[in-house]
Amino acid sequence: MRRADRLFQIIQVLRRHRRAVTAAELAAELETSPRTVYRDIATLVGQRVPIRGEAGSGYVLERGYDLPALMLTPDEIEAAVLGAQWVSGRGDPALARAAQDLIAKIAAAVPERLRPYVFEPASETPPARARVVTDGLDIGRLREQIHAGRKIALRYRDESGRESERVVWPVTVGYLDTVRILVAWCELRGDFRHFRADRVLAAMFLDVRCPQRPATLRAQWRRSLGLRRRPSADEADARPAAV
DNA sequence: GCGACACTTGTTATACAGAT
DNA sequence: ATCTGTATAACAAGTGTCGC
Repeated sequence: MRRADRLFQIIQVLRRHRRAVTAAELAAELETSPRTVYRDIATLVGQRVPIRGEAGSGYVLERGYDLPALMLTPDEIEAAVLGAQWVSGRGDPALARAAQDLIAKIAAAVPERLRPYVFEPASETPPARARVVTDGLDIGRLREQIHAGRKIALRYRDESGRESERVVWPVTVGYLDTVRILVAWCELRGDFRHFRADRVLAAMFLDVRCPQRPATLRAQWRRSLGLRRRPSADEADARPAAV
């Protein structure tokens, strides 16, 4: 991570927590050493960022260090927070953290009178009906692979216990209530297939480009479903995960 | 490509402050 | 008194940039 990115991240982490955050916690989250965090904090304070450090407790970002006011309606705020709540509870670790950062950013950016819509919204996502299952592959890395338009070699066990190995062209990741679905073009089947991430036994992220651009592949997948737009969660859920 | 230089980062050690 | 955590310094190593 570049130093400039880390300085920004420190502000984000302090903004996300409404309590004091220790240098060790910051270091763990930013994957650096506490010493580097001390230096970064000193740099930020030197740039007049109002960070208060207290021996024995940690660092706190003073209230009032806000981004410029964001022009959002109460409904827009609730919509964004509702979505971020869902992702925070069901997304992969990187997306979950990003969702928490997003809520913190919205809270910092909107005027004071609109903050209750962030911290005390009238709508909430229900807790997951069952424990979110563990994925068999790194979803963050998978999303990078999709953006890069590169292939993945999978070892997969289907619902009847049959194992197979195949190379796929990842299209998108579907986030259902407790599982995540990899949608991909399967070279073995010559068609689009849905793979439950928790049934992936092993995944190799290949440095081989897919013949189709990610956007083209996504459009073909939607056409294959008979959709001319992004499918709703219910529609995606109703599709068989047969492989 | 190579060396000099500046900058960044990590490690270690020590001092100090607040909480228990 | 002890523990936890911040503050600071010294040093070494890694990395990027620049001029030759």
